[in-house]
Amino acid sequence: MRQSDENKKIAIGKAAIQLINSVGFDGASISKIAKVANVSPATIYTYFENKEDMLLKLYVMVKKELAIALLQGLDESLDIKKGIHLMFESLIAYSEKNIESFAFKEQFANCPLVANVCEDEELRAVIEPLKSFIEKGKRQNILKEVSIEYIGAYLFHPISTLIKRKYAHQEKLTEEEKNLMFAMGWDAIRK
Amino acid sequence: MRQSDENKKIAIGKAAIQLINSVGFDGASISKIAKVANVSPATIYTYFENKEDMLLKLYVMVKKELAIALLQGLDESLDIKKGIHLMFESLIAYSEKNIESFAFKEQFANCPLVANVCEDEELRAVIEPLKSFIEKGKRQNILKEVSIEYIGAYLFHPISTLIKRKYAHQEKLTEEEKNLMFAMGWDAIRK
Amino acid sequence: MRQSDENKKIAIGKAAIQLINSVGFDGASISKIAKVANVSPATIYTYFENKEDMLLKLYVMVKKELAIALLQGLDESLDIKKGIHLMFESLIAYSEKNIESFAFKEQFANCPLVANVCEDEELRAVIEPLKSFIEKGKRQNILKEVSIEYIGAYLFHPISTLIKRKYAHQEKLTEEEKNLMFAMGWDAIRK
Amino acid sequence: MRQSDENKKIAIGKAAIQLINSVGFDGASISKIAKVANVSPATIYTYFENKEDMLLKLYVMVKKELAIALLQGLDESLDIKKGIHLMFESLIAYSEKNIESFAFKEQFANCPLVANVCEDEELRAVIEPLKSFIEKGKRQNILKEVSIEYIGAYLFHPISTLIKRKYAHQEKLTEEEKNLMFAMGWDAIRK
DNA sequence: CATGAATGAGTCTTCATTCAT
DNA sequence: GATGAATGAAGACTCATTCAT
Repeated sequence: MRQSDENKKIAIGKAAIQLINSVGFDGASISKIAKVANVSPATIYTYFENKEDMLLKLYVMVKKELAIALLQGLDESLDIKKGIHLMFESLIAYSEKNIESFAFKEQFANCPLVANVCEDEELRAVIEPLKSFIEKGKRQNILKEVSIEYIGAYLFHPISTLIKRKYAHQEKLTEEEKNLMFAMGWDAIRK
Repeated sequence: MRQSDENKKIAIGKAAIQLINSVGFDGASISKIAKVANVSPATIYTYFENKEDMLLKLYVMVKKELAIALLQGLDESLDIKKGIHLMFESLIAYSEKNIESFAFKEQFANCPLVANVCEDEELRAVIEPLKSFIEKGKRQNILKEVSIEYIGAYLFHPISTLIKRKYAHQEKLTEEEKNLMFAMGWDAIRK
Repeated sequence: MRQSDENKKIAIGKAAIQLINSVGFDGASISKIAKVANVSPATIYTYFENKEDMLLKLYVMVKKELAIALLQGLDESLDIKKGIHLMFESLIAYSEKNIESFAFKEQFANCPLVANVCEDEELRAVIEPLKSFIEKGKRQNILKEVSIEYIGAYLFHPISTLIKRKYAHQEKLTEEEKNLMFAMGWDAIRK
Repeated sequence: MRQSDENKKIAIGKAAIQLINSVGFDGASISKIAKVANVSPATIYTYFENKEDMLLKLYVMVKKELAIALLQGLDESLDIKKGIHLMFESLIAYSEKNIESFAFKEQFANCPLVANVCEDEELRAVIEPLKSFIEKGKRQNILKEVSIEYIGAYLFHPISTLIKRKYAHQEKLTEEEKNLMFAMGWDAIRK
């Protein structure tokens, strides 16, 4: 029996992300993805149940990857502002190393299709340390009394949007922009 | 009696926005839109060059409408924080009165198709008062030295996202949420 | 506005029946039918909702046509055996003039897809005279006390099967075969 | 423990017949059959040359099985009418014990694909006793001078159709129906 | 012998758009 | 100006079959 080829699955995922970034989910047809991934359209269906399933699986994968990158080096003992800043920089670093994945994630962040993905068990577990770090900040009276969604909305979302916009013009963030955005985000969430 | 021309155009626009909100741009086919608007598919082409043109025109229209609503009552003589707060409340008020248009605008805010729409001449003009109000705030040393995009990113974007999410669950903003978000946004942009 | 073209619908129906006869329902793909009918595949969908709807509509049409042919000349005052023989001959005559339609009907006579077609209102009405003729035969103590389905099963079904088989070999019924089959059918149903 | 080869072939045949009965020949895809039979799609090709070959082999198999059942107990010395009746009852008995096989056979009785199967050598041999029994009936001047096909058409076909129809509604034949149909069939073929 | 992976060809259907009236 | 008919191209997906193990 022929062996399942993990490389093939990766190639398909990469092709899909690339195409979805450039022409959108509906524009990225199965046959186009197949062509880019250098497989037959039918082959895609041996790795994913259908197009929507593919999107979902890729989204969860990228989201998990990003979460892990974000939390790299985060330590309960870290000073709150320093920890927050670390994550802020990690986000930027990740986006620069994985710009395609990053753009892909951004595109679907607010898509109804993936709305309930957050309830993915594994993903929840990965995010746990972030949550407790924030909680600590609130207990120390350093951060405002807000749920984690708000942290995302003011700390991560604006910078993500900017990165995405720069990417569209094939530009990169300047040091100045990073500093400004961190300052604004920090002011928004700190007490 | 056959409806007059302008009514027909409005009916098409409304149908398109409704459908795009519920099934996405690609899901909202010309013939479906035509059916909802009670016209022939061919008729749509007497009002718009093609589907993409339709999206663009509707987007600009809504964006302008929103900009006008936002600036309603804004006066150069107004205290900076009060002016900012006024716009913040106007945004919410608009979204509650025009939830379909609002959701439509949000859906395409980050779509490459409409990326260059900001350069629409008329739109630029409408936004002018906002710009000069912000400039005043900076001159008065009340606001941070940031371009207008950042104001949007911290003051309008997070609340818009929340409204959209609430809308998806058919909920509404609470007074508490509004206050919190204004506080965070204001802290982000003020000096 | 372009006029609906009845010829086109007929061409599609004819092509469909022809193809279904020679390669079966599943073998007769929409695109093959379109090619034979000399229209675009999409055009078929302006005349029929979908493939199944097409089959059903064609089946009802043919069935009605056949029923009308069968009852041609049937008169309540006719002698029972003569009336039965008239229908028997009409069936053969119809099959010889409309062999494609006839074969098509036969193919689907027992197909679950069209099982409930008999309940088609119009069809029911068309068949009414046949029913009352049979009833008369039973009242006159000439025919066995059986429901109309049995009449079909012994009088019409065997001859239809034979016609179909002959058609497959491009042959025709002989006078002898006709006589024999009428005799057998008549003996089966008469008292 | 892996099932033995012959079991596997039987499992495939059973799965195929089942599926073909419920979704038709084209609806019963090789991979679906494989799933039901609990084998790999490729395995099916070690037992059958291709899908059509599978249908044919299964059809001949069932047909032979039925023929054997039909002739069980038939004896040259038997009274003609009794012998005919015996076969009639055997047909019913077989159909009730092997409803899936029976329905399968019926479905393809008139399919062009299997048209020439009757010329299968073995099958011919099995049917021989039936033929000579009929010949005897003709010689005794009890049966009409008709070929064996006509016996089938009037004696076996109508009852088969009724069984099939009942099966579709998950009903069974009543004693009354059996008697009536035998009477009609017998009247049709007897002199 | 048995298998799951792989695939090109094909399925039905819908699409944005144009044509003829 | 307005329309329904018409269409070639494309959509997601499944198929019978073969291949490599």
